[in-house]
Amino acid sequence: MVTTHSESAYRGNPYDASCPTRPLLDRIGDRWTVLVVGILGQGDARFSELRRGIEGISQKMLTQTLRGLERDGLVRRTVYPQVPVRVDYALTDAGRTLLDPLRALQEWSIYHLGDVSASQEAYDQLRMGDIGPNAAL
Amino acid sequence: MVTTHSESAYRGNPYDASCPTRPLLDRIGDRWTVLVVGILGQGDARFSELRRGIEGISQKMLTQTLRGLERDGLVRRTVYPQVPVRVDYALTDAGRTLLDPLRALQEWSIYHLGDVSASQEAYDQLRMGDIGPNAAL
DNA sequence: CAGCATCCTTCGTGATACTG
DNA sequence: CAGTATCACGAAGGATGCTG
Repeated sequence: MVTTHSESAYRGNPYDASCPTRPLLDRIGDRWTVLVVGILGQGDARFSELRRGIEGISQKMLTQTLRGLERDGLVRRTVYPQVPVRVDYALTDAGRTLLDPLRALQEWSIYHLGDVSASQEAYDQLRMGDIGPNAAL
Repeated sequence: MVTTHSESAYRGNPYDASCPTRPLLDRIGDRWTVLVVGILGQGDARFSELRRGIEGISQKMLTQTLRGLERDGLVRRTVYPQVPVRVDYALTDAGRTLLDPLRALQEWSIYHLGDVSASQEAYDQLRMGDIGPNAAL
């Protein structure tokens, strides 16, 4: 038996309101999670390295995200009792399985950014017309 | 020239705070987006069908999610001027490119649910010990 | 350095009521 | 049926100050 995942036959269904995959999906789709995992995919990193690498993330959110990932068994936290203390974060085996899906998401965003932006502008133009200068007078 | 995406050479980088991929990542990783796109991947659907299919989504969030996707050019909204009115939602070609990445995310959640839950329990047990009955007395 | 604790503001979200 | 509009609330998130 080398089943790494749950031995039960229960299969989550995120379309059910109470399904535990809902919060899980929330976490892995989270904006910061995508970026944190992305960086850790390139190798272990210290807290400050992550913080610098992810522009705009607050200390609070970085800590919170890392704790969540650690709790989920996706990230391993290692403390080196030095002075000053040093903490390394690394993806676990499970965490690494997240790399491909999240990279795909990131790539999709980068690749489709142009089209989406154009679509947004067009959409906003039209709606502008609805309430624009000559609208409903 | 059959480039479907932006002709500019600008490549988004979500690690930059001001990069427009940030809000885009937010949208496509959004909990409701994943589920809405998932349903539309199986074929067009009416508003009420979506609402029934995604247990627990409020009317407001469904509308909001669909509007966002429409604005991004990922979903096409078709109104049939009947009484009562009928509105169909369908993925656009661009929207369909989102199917694989989002399905991967969903599958990952379902597949790893067991492991993650187990890890969470273990983690919470340990932290319980820190402040538990015999802690720091 | 790597956090934790606190305050405070903003935003997302749900509930409710109304319309073409 | 498929929304829009409004309100009201809790949680998300940022800023600041402190600690091992």
